[in-house]
Amino acid sequence: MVQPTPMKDQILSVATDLFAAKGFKGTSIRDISNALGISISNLYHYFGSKEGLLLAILQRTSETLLDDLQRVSEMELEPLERFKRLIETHLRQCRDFGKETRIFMLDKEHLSREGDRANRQIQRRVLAIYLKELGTLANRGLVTSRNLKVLAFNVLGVINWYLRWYRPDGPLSHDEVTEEITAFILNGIRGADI
Amino acid sequence: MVQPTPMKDQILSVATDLFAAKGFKGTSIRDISNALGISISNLYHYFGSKEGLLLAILQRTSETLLDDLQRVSEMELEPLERFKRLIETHLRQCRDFGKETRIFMLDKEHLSREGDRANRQIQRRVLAIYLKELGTLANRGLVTSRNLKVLAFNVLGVINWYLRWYRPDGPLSHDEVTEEITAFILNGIRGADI
DNA sequence: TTGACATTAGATCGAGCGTTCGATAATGTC
DNA sequence: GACATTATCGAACGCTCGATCTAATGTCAA
Repeated sequence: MVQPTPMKDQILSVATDLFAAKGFKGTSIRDISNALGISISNLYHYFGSKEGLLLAILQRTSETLLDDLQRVSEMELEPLERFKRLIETHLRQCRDFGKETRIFMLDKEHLSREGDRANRQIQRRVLAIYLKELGTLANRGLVTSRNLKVLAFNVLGVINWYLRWYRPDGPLSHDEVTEEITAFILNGIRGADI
Repeated sequence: MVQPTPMKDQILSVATDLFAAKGFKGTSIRDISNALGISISNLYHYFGSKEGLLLAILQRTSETLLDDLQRVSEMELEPLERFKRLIETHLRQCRDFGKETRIFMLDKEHLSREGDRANRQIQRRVLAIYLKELGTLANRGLVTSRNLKVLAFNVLGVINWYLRWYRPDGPLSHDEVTEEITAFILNGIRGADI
């Protein structure tokens, strides 16, 4: 006997799809309710408002997304190897939660004060993780750049850009691309004698 | 005697600010007309519709933005030096036309068929310029990566991310950051023996 | 069967949206 | 000075938005 997916999860799933495809402002609550075949009031029953829906998506995603990165950053490994794993994990997250990440990369301006704070904190925590790793690498002389913050942003730029151009139905597999991107980043931070 | 700025340009300027700040859907034509102290009908007199306004912004920007990159790519220089100049030019464009680029990075889904085509073509032309340069570098053995397309996307990721995190009022100057980013990218593409 | 409660549907609201219209004011042309 | 052209305006249109209200339905213990 299969447990039917709870309505709340169904709503979150469909809303995520629509928000990712048409944007937050571009998606009406009628769009969502129609796609699900339920009434508008039902949406309001589960999530108090349209933005409540957005916040729920943010919350649901951010937990798993950040915890995964955090876990990797706490692994006892060679710093370079750990950094590599961090990138791989992050790229996998981008693949699995691409739609959610897209929403908050594109529509962050439509969040309330509360949502905006939550969103910013997530971004800050991700940056902090990378900064810590880069600091460790720098201490071992594996990074020559002076400004670790710029370096971290560059790394995040490459990773975040991935979910803007990569198409799963294209010629390249996720693993191939991961390898290429990882190599690019590792070369980039190594700051060799150019 | 100072020539007053033509109303058309004023509208374009204010609209660019608002679209960049609040998104296309998030900005009403009333917002724009209020910010300018003119009537809504006046907007429609100059640009036939809200999307006409967006298209005008796209057109005005894309010309100067792309032509600059094109010009650099046609310079007769050492390939590595030309690539470096390309990045510098691109970053300068991001600094000067950050708002415009933001609009079409965030709101491309709201363009009509015509606008979407124009926007895609711009992206494609930018990518083509980088692919050509990377190809030249690869021919001289300066790039070891197998997949130039992924490499080009990585480069664009770093550059485009710049206009998401860089704040002119922060501690870093544009030139400092440009130097850091250029070094990162050049190291990244060199694909050394890691 | 009844009553309490959760869940649903559908009508409805005021606000805001993009857009249109007809009229007025300013400017240029002969 | 008459006339065409351009620039500007206020008022309104039809529509969609997020949100709410009311009433009906389903569920299940007592």
